Amino acid sequence: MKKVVLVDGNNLLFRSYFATAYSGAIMRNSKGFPTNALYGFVGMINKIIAEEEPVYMMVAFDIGKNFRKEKFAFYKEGRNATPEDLKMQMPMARKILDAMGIKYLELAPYEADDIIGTFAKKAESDDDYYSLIVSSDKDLLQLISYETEVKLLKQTGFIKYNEETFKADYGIEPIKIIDLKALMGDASDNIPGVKGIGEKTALKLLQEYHSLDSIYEHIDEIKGKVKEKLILGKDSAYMSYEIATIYREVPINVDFEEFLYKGPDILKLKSIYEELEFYSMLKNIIVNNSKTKENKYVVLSNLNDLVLDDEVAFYLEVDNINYHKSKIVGMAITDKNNTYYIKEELVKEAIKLLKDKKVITYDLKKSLVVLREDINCNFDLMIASYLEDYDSSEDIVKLMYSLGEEIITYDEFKKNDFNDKENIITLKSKFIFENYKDFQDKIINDGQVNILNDIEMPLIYVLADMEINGFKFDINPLLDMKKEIVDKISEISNEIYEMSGEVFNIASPQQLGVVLWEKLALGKVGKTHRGYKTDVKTLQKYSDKHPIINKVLEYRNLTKLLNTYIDGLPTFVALDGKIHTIFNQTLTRTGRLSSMEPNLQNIPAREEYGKQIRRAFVPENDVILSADYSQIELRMLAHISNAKELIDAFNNGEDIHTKVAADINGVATSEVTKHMRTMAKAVIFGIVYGISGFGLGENLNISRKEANDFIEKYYKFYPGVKNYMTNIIKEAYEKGEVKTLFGRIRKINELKDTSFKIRSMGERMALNTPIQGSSADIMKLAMIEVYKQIKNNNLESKMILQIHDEIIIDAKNNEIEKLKEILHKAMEGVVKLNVPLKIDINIGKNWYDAK
DNA sequence: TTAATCACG
DNA sequence: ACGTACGTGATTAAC
Repeated sequence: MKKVVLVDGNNLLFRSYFATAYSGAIMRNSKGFPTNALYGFVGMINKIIAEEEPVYMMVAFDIGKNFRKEKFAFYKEGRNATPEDLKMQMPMARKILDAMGIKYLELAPYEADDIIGTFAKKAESDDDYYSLIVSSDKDLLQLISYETEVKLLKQTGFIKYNEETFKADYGIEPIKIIDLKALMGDASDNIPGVKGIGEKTALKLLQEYHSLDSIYEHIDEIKGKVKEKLILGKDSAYMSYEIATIYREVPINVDFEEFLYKGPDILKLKSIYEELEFYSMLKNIIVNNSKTKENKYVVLSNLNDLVLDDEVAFYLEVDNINYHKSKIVGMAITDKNNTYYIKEELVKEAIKLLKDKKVITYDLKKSLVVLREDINCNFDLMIASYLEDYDSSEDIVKLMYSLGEEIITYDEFKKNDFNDKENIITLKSKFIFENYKDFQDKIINDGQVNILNDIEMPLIYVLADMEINGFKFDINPLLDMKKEIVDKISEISNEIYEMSGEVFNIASPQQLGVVLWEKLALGKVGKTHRGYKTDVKTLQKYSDKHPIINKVLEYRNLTKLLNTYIDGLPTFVALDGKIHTIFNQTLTRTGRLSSMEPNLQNIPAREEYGKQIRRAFVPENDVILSADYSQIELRMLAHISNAKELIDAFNNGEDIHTKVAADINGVATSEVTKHMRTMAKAVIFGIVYGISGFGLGENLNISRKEANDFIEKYYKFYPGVKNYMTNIIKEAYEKGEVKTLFGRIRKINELKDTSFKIRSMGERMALNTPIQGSSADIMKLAMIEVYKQIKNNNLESKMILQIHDEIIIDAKNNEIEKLKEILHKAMEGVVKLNVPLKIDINIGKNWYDAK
């Protein structure tokens, strides 16, 4: 059977428009023509094609008069008129489909739903075809049948429903969506339904009586208010039924062969995208357009010919994203007069010639690590674009695209063996030179100069050195553990197979889900969109139902340790016996660092057994020294919120969790039990993350009401915190962004979203970011100072790792006292807050012992 | 390539 | 009624 993909075109256009229109300033091309709906529309169509690989495809639109509206004047009444900016984009959507080689249909007085319904019906009656409907409109779910699926688009992602999965989810037949609508109505279409009956009641009724008719036939069996409401709303229900029913006899002669998807007319599509200025879309159809741009440069064979102005930009290209194991491809230098291409063998010498100039680049840290030369750099465009909320974490090509420059992606460039490298690399260096001033202005205008010049720029050198230093790794302490784990895994696997009565892949959540929740029927759990949930929390809930659950948890635990750490880490050990991570300085939305290849910021620490992994991290000097901030985020909360009670507690050196536990339980600190403290700790952390009673309840395994009580009590004792939360969220809504203590900005577009869920997420970000971000800023400043002091004191000890609130130093024994002095002074004195900053220092012969 | 899971602060 | 705690990266299975 051949697949016919039926797309609700109107739905896609409206969805794209309103997804981005909230801010008032919608996306337009340089001529002022609105393009936001089309941009999303094209993205979704492309995605549908990529994901579904349709053989036949049809996009349906609404047009002209509407027969439902003719008959029922109230239908879709109260809706705002379609915005002019959206209307203007509609004809272009049709043009784009033409260029894409996709057929579309519209026919008054029918709606897109009716056309789709008619097509699906035709496919059902024809043995050669079956349909997949794409929309975010739940109305279309009524069309699901043995030959018709619906891909229901969600905020992010989608759910694909067929007959079975629909029934499993809703507990009713797909066609009963009509009966459901008849009962509950539909606010967005102004379908009344039965007044006072919502989704929950409607579903319950339908699960029991199966249809609207049957509900009214058995009306005497129904009790109370619901019965009254049903009787009162009977006419309304049947009228709603009629409106909600998709009409499947639209008078069109359906011949699927006319809707064969043949693919786009590249030239036509390209000219449309150019007109709309859809540069990222263009890149997908441009195979290699970089050559077409005029680009003048000089290829140097002798550095004596390199005559430079005082202000220069350079860009270094290497052949691997992981620059610890890369080779130089080439470099380019641009000044106001020329762009020079520097061949690989001349790069190191050339960089020395930039010494006394104002130097600009993109990704200075990469160049520092690769070249091992001291580069005095004035401005790193990668950092600046990060601070300005551009997507610059991967490479310069993304930034160039976002500013409308067409160039080959790094992946493609590499795949082509860096063919045409002089041209490509010089384009990049030229781009840096031509654009950096704009970013400099932006940084000045929004007050992030200090963040750039006093934090991020100096930090680049610190991080480069840490990456170059690396962490010495010795696998030997792990060998016994490995043997033990391997044996244990095979033992547990066998036990699991025996208990379940079959051999299956325990690591497959899908297979595991079937075994636990179907075959053994150990519990009723939620679903992911591939199968049953099998995450730790779900499993733990049913751990007393059957011993297999704890075995599975143990299996997970051990395979994680083995695969990710014991077997995973040694693959990163370089020839010098050390692991050199890469710190990503331009990725997180709060200003934290992240670490990759490998991630050294998530080595096991919480559980004793996993923690043993840390024995493999050993000093190159004498000992490992760890200096970590004590509760920096909570201190930050106390400072920012100015909550007097918290500030006092910190100033008095009290244990903050115990103090809070005493307050919310109404007992003296001496009477606080371990349990009370644990609860309080969860509440405190929850506050920092933007808690809900539900979330805290889940987390502590207590009822929502109890959780809410805790939160209320906390607010009562710490009104400053509550105040802070209210104010920061209000401010975030007004400004669309929040700031850290040091002025780092995070834009929060989520607050402008039309969806409650997304906005709530935005509110939590707004309240967490100043706390997490200011702490990150403090740590960065401290690192810069510690680095400086280690240098000034000519110490051989090296800073080698940062884990958000902790610095790891590979230390010399005879330097420990000096280091302690430096660390206390630098880390605790980096900024004056309303509360003291405090660090703890631990030393050991390996990372495990440094605790 | 994406989703699910689980490691960290 | 909504939908349910912030920020990350690596591995594996499944698409």
